[in-house]
Amino acid sequence: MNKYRSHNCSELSEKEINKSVLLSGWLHRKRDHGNLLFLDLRDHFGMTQCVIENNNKYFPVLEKSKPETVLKISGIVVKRTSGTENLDLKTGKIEISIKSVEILSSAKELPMPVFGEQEYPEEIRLKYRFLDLRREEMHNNIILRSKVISFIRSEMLKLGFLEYQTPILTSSSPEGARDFLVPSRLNPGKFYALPQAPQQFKQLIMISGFDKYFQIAPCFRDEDARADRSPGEFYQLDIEMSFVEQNDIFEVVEKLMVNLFNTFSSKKMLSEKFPKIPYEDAMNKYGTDKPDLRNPLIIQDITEIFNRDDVKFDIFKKLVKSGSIVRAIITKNTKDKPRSFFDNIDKWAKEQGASGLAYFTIEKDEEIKGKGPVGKFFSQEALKQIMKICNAEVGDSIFLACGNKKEIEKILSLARNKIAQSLNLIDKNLFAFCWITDYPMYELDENSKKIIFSHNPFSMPQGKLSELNFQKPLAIKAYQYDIVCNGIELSSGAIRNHLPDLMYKLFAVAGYTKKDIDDKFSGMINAFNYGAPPHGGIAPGIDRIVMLLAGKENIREVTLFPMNQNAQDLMMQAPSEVNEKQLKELSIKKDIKN
RNA sequence: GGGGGUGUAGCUCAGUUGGUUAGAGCGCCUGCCUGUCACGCAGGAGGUCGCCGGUUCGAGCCCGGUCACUCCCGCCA
Repeated sequence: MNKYRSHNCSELSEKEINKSVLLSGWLHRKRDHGNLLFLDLRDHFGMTQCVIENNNKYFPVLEKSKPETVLKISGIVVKRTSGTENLDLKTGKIEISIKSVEILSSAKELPMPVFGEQEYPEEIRLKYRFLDLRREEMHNNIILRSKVISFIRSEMLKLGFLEYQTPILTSSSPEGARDFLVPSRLNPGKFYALPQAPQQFKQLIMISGFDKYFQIAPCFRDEDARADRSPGEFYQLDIEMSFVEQNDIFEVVEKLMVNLFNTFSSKKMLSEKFPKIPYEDAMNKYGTDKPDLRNPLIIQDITEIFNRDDVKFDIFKKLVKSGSIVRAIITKNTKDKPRSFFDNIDKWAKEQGASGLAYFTIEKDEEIKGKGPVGKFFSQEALKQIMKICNAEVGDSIFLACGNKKEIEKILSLARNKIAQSLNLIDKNLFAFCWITDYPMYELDENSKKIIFSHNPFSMPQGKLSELNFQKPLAIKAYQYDIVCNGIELSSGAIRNHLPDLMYKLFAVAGYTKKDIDDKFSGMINAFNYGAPPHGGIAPGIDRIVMLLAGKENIREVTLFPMNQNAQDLMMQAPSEVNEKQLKELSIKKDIKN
């Protein structure tokens, strides 16, 4: 017999009536009638109502106990009389008639109540995280996270993968995010870095002949936070496979995601076969490489219209002559929307830093014409051509943006979301996955005008290796891909480059010498010279998957002990000062500028 | 590094054009109450209006600065 309980707080029912039971839990809520007191006892599993009358010697003790006191209650299971049952509660047909009570741990007055669904400031929630986590919604989010992780583990094992741990203390890498550094006592002046991801290790695991790897891997990046991005640390489902092509990886991940999302959510999937969208198409049609496919709006290029003589929209025509392009978003059957709808979108676009969004509606009386501020600039023939390009009909409206490719992609991808939200076009009960494929190997850095890797420098370029044109690096595509769900990037991955000679050439384009690579990636590059299998992988973000499944917009809602935006743990008070002795041992001197 | 939002009781918030003693709900304390489940009723305590400075006869309110939290941009191969 357990010292604290015979049952948990959710399992008693009419079956146990008249039984003596022992329950332990938190005092969730008290209803004090003076001579009769009800209390809800709560634990991880649920809630049970207990009742005590003033003839019981423990009555005054309970009357004085504050919420969240931890109690051990012994009593008899009693059937509730009809009319006093609470069917919202699993144990609502019975209650415990209290015989005796022991206070296991008392609680002070709470900085934030556990009871109820009121919102509380982030600062208090983080400082008193243990209280926040007792609240039903947070508690359930964390349980969901745990179940998701075990489900993933068991599915991956079923798919023939094995889980391997990789080092947490490793070496700093020149590419990518800022590293978290850890000073080495035994090697004064030298530092370990926490892994931004186990990238090189998982490739080394393949080279070591293990074939299929996965890990629920902690990753550390010293970059600024966002709502969907923890500062410092996060978890990836890290995957790597040997002797595979891109599609083999897609198959595994699709199977896993479909299974996972169907198991943990009642929302439907737009398609269980995830569409594959080349990067270039995604940028053209959605203006972004993480499109929300629940949103039916598509961006169309209508630059050619502005070369017509019967189009009088001089501002745009002038810009087009000097190289700008014009792209449009069509909204179906919006001719009756009030003027304010259109103006709000235009105003919003200006707030986003764009020069605004021009718009008009296609109407027809005698002939087809454009209605709205810029509608008069288009002839009937021009409108017909627009309708043909955009697959638009009378009654539809058109939003236009003009500028260089990058500007337009940015504003129209935002506008696509904004307009869809305004028109309520996004089905919230849907998961829409897709693959974005064929990323360019390189891109031009805006500031330095240098060629840099656009994604992962260890990726395999596409095409016959003998025919790769290193003179035109921006045209080289890679076997690189992202998986996106509802506009959220879950992960990127790649087929890796396992050929050292090719790797030297690819890095040379981005300005790295052979020595740079030999120094910085010594472990991996050395291994490639002793027989490396073709391999590839991916690493979906666990936190974001759980966010999607829990329907939460903020990563802290699905993280047990998160840090705040300034990368501070308000509960543990990290980071903190350390004493001089520790610093001395590590050969470190502080030099703080302010 | 930059931009936006917020900051008034333990918590959620209201506070008019700058004008007497800054309010409400929840929580807390006291009393009453034997069928509640957001129990009810009566009473009470609780405030450096984030902080510093300025304008003014007078500042929660206006101005400048600063701090905290948050959202976004940059950043995150």
